[in-house]
Amino acid sequence: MARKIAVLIAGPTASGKSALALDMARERGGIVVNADALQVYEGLRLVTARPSDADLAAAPHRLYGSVPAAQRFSTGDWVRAVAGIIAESAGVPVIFAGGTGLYFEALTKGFAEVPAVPADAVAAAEAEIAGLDRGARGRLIAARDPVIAARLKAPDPQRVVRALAVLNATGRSLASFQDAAQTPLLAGWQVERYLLDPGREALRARIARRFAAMLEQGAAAEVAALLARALDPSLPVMKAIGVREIGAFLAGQMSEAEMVEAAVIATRQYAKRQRTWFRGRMADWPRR
RNA sequence: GCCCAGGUAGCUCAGUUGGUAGAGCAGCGGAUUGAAAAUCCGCGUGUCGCUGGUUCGAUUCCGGCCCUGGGCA
Repeated sequence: MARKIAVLIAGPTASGKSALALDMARERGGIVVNADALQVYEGLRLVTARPSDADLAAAPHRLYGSVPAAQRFSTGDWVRAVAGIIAESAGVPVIFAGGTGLYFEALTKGFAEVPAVPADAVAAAEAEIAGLDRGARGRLIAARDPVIAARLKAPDPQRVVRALAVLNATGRSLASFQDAAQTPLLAGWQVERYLLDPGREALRARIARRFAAMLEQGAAAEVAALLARALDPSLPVMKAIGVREIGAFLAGQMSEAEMVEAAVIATRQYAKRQRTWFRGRMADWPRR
């Protein structure tokens, strides 16, 4: 039986993951699988720093720009998609590249299997917490789902909605699903891990340089095209860093300099959150 | 040169009827199991422009000086 080999390349934004993944894929005849939440969507190739057409042609790539922008592609969707990909890729090295810590957690530790929650259950949960402040939200979730409430460090709206929605849809606590045994996606695979981290200062410079390059290549036009589609602003694509900033610039609410400043700051803050995850949850990954 | 308004945290500003000061943003740290590029939590000592004076005590009141806007010449 062929050996199943996976290479995981994680790192903060602008750390050079995609380039390394491509090199490895070419060297070893592997396929590259996206482990980045926003790069799965079609429509924002530049802003989202997706590989170029030339890169895509140089080695097989999966889950890059393959999901319509109008769709919500959850972590669970990604996990299922990856399960399908790796099931048919046992012959070649599968190289995962991305910056979404939660996805790597699913690969190496597993992810809870929770039944799909219908949209109306989510809407009902959102209605329940509408207008509630932090304290009231805390009391509500403590009353409805004490187990989850105890796990939440703070009753943040997104997690409270999720817990309530699962409760509404299944009649069970989200905790009961999370507590069930979870199988890592890569169970049984030989896994090589790489954590890229150029360091805070170097990252700072790379982020600024990369955003300038994005603009030169036409990021503003790309965002303009996305905005022209008048999609639901709550969609994940609309949350991509750069969309709000470039949108404000196009609308005349920000100068170009302000837009660049704001986008670079937002990217830096994102990189900081990623590094916090890696420090806390992937401390044993070899750095390079 | 004269007049007016300012000079307080990295930035934009608030405030102290005299007892050495606090917001937002930025920054730093943290959390993170179907929105994760999301969402959320925590962290505020800084010659209060400089220098004299009054005062037990001045960032606050008074004088002078410097700097930045604006106005008049």
